[in-house]
Amino acid sequence: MTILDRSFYSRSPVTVARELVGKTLVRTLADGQLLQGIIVETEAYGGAKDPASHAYRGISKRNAAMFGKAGHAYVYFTYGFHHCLNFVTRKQGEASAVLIRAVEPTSGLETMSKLRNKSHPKDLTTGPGKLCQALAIDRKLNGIDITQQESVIHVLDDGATFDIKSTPRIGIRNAKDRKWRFFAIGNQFVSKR
DNA sequence: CTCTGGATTAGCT
DNA sequence: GCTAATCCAGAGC
Repeated sequence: MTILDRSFYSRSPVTVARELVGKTLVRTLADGQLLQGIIVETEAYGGAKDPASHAYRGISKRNAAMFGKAGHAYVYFTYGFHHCLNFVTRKQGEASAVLIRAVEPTSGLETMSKLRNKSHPKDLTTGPGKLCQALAIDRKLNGIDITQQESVIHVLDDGATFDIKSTPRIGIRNAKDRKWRFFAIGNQFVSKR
């Protein structure tokens, strides 16, 4: 069980997105409670050259975290309801990130159910907005370092491997030729479209 | 300053 | 399948 450090995140978002599938996401709440899940679906977003990326039009107040150091969180709010969790990749200023789209909950299910007001495990973390609600993630966590053991969000490698498939990203109109969505084949917690 | 639409979801038809 | 819910960054004036 090793924590993923800055060198892991300092590579291309496509590589990081593919390798994050199967890793364990750990969220530590204010009261010390641990919520955990296996990452089963991710998407890579580039910087200035990726028209689908928030960073495409340059830095702004909203996307500033993407331009920071690798291994930090980029959390944004969309559709007036939902938060999405991303991990910043590459070097500072290169603005790329990996969106966490779904996880398979493994620990703290009861608390997740309360946060989501849903009882079935498959209603908890099977989408980017749902996962943030289940793990109590909002913009207060934007920009935090995720490479430390004591970080309220961090990722562990427990050696598990999955068969992975790649497809175009969901909800994106342009750049459909880039198959930058990765997910664990056959996993029940991959978001379904 | 105002307007538009989105890296979504739930609930109803 | 369709659409309402509802915030805010970015674009255009």
